Amino acid sequence: MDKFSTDICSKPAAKFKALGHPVRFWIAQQLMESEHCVHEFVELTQLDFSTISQHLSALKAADILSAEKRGKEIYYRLTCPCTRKFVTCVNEKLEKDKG
Amino acid sequence: MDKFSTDICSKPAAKFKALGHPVRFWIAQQLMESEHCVHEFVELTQLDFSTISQHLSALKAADILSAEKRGKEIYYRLTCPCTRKFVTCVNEKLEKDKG
DNA sequence: AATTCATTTTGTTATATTACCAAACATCAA
DNA sequence: TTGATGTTTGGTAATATAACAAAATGAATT
Repeated sequence: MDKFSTDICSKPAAKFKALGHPVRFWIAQQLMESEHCVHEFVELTQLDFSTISQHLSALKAADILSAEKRGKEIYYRLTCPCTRKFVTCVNEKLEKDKG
Repeated sequence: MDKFSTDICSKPAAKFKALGHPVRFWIAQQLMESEHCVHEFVELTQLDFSTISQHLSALKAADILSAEKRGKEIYYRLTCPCTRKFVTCVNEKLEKDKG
């Protein structure tokens, strides 16, 4: 057992925190299938552009997403496959517990 | 792409949120190796018993941990291996990005 | 160079959470 | 009963936070 250190644990915890909001979780989930751009998220959530943009920033800051500009639009994708695995697993577990 | 629904996304997001605090992340990490009981966490964090207990409750509510009483003590362990995998991956990535 | 489109940043507000401790309570074993 | 181990409740102060509107950025098209 390690002694607890805020310094050491804050960064990884921040990754989880980033995914700990319904909208941001949903965004990550959408990106499991394929990349998407901002206006798509806006349409499907009915939230303001700026709101979505901030959620995306939060996910980017936590290094969950990365962005790439192509043409006029900015495409977002998941940075790391482990996120996909964990999200999938969480979903499957919740699905199982339902029945 | 699915339309966003708060109902659907709140539960899985809550799992991430539970791990989105330095102390709770640290606890989960300690439990990757083996099970532990409350007073061990108290010693190593210098936090109050009640504080640790509440963090454990939060993790239990999110179904990240399960508890088992043996003798006088209550032992906590991780519910799902996928958590361990994701935590490990997050740690490795942060380690890599350092250098 | 000016305009347009897609997105980001800033400012603001209100709301909500939250982490934490202390003290009271619960449970179980010896 | 007493002692050890956890949990629950109550309270507070701090913090975060989500959200929108409006202004700003930046790239691409005209």
